[in-house]
Amino acid sequence: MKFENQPSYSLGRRTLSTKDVAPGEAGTNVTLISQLTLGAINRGRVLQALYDNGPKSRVDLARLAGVNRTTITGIVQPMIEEKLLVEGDAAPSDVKGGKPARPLFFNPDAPMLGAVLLLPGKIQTCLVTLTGEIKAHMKTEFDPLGDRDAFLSVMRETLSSTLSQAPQAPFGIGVASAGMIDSDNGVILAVNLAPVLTGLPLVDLLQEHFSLPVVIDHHPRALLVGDRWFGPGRGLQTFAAIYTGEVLGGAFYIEGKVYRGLAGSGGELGHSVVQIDGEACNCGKRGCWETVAALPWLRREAGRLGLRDPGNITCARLVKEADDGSKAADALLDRYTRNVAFGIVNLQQTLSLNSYVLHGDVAGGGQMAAERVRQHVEQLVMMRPNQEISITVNGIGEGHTALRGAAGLVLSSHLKVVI
Amino acid sequence: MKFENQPSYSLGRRTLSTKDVAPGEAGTNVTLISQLTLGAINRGRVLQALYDNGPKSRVDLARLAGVNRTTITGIVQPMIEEKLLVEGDAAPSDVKGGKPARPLFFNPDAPMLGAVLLLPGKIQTCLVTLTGEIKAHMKTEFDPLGDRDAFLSVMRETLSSTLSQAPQAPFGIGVASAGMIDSDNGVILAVNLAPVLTGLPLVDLLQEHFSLPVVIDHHPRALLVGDRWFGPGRGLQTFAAIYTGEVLGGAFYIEGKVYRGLAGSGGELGHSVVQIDGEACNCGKRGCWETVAALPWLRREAGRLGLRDPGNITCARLVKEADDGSKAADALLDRYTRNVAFGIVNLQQTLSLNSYVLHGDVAGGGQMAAERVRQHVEQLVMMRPNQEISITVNGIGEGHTALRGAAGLVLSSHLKVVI
DNA sequence: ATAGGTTTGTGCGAAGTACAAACTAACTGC
DNA sequence: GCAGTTAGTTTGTACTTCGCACAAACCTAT
Repeated sequence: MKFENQPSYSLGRRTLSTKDVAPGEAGTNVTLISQLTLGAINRGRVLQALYDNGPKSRVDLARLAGVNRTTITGIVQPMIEEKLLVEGDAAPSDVKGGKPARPLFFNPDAPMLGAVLLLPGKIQTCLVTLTGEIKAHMKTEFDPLGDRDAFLSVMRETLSSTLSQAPQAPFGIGVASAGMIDSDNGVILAVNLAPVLTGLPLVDLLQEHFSLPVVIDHHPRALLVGDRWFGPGRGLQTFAAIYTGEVLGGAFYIEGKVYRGLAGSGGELGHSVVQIDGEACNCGKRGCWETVAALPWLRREAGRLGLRDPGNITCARLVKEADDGSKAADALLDRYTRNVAFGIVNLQQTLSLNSYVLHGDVAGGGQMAAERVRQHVEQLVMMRPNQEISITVNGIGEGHTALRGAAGLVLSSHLKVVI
Repeated sequence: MKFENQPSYSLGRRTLSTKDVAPGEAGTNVTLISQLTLGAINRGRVLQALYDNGPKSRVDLARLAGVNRTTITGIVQPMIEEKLLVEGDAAPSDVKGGKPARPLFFNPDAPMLGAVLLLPGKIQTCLVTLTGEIKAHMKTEFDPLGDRDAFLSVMRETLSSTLSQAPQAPFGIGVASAGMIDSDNGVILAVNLAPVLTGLPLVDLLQEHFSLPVVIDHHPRALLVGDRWFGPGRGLQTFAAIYTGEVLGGAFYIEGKVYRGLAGSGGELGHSVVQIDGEACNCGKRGCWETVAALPWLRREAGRLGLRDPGNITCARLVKEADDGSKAADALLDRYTRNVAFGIVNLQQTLSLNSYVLHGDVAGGGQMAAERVRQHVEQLVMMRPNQEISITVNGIGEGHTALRGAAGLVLSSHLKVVI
């Protein structure tokens, strides 16, 4: 399946010369900003301001970006003509007189984004509109220990069937995958619980098959982008997303950009050490954060304490049982959230981000669990005057945040929209 | 002491309107790049390319920056006229024919930078040329428990006497200080070992007294900038500087920029936790990295093991004694470097920087100690294919790196030169 | 000595971008 | 109907980078 009528990947840029990428891709350490890249950057930033603040008039955008109204008009007009943005109805303004403002926002009928969420044994695909809506959601399964060709066949079929529901060619495809990902080269390096994926150059394979731009990143980073786009991280310039479950991971949004270490390897927090010579971890080392703050630890401790059905214990159940008066559940919840807090403490001491969004098991415990984590963090971190640490959850929607994030990756990587 | 003939703070920008800062300082989250800021940014990047690569011709700079030769000429010419840069003698080129290239570099006679290093009880001041040379170096002492006015008087006098040796007004003054610093507001929040400095708004005080731009940052960040400018971090786009001694600290250079957390609080690594419920730390918590990888730990363990003069043990001595055949010293060195490694491992898992420069006590142990640390890190971290972790030392010069770094802070903050 | 080739560096005009001032459009209140 | 206010557009200006043509300065071959 190939798309013929591909949209320009420039989201509103009028011309697209081959030379355009040359300055940035010169392969050196220092690059100057040319006149062309300047325009692309500013166009991206206007779009980001729209994402951050919702529908806004030209004047509001000018105020938000600190530039002249005429500049915004110049940037926005071609995007309206390309049907990327639409002008809403004149909103009744709160001021007395004057011409009413026409809010601008993304056109729901603009090309969509393809999104894939790849977890051990499970594939989810969908289309995401530029307004953040999820369409044509599909779920399939694959054998994590099986044959690579079988996996690829399932993958292609599912994605193809989802993408074919788009009225026009999507801007691109974003993939969020569990495991260790080389996002620079588009390769899945290793997924402990799904060996079939090891070493898979998924980006090249999908790019070839669908003739669309494809990006991949690891699961926590997609959650981060999902949070940033239409979740609790919306509008924030600096925050972290933390995933807890069978494994632990994290990703950071720093000074308006998604942080990727070299070859996209930052954020593998699960194997940072919080207990020198502590318990053995899956990774072969000892005392990793994952050994004390992930579900296997929780199950083991629940069993040791004689809690009901320890093999299926979750933070959500723990909160409920503690709420119902179980002292044992309450005590375990306290230890669990404290252990989770240590990882956040180390992040806070290192990067001082101040805002954290929890996903996965702890997020299932809701704001109650988040508040417990926050209290432990405040006790364990070196606080500064006037500093406040915010911890929220974004656990609802069963993969929706990750799928939105995967879609958002396309915007940020291929379309120069900073999300 | 006030300077009258202040240089333009723009390093080669020709006009400086008041409106110039307005767009950037609009106080919002998204800002567009204007035509004026574009020029400033590109000028700064050309200078960075010069720092990174040493004297280079216009053609070389154009190649390095991926831009047209004429662009470089346009940027560089005003700087030569302002006597910021100088054209060197035509160097014999390695190619056969052609007009010989004229290398450009910083004018040694351009205005210098004032630098201050503030450690508990000790003040160092100097002037730093744009070519990284240290001049008019002075050292004085103050009572860390004494009177604030007494400290300020010593401070002013020392700095005044250093600055007066400059033939023309310096570009500004950079201060590197131990302790917890709010670099955004220019305030020393707390220095455990020098309470007299607590809450001191040093930037405002010095700015008022000397009528020069002043910046402050914490000690590890100055080391980082010093490394980046004329040390082992030169030309790197991503690396960390780690300081070990009585306390532990670190700072990061990420994707071409010095990383500062909110209010400049990132990098307080000493109090990240590597041993949940471990030994008590000065900060009131338990199991901080500082409790197992700083000098107090080393002294205590040396005493426990019966090593000679444990109160004055250093990594340097440990290396020497291990080299001379002491099994006990060798074993302790191994544990010490392993404990240091844990902090680097956590950093690597989190940010994946791959390059680390050690300062302070461990750096005193030379490349030998660094290699031990590196080996431990490689054993403790989750390595990726083709990944290499580099650990170097920059321990020589007794404060010179920090002083250079303090000077470099001025370049990067007030002159928009990205170092 | 001279001609041809090569590389470095400099004017000049073109194209692209943001900004400022003046203008039109649309609404409120008297 | 008119003044006042806010939103958005038109027009001209300033600034920046780029491509082309050209001069300057060197080497090599004849």
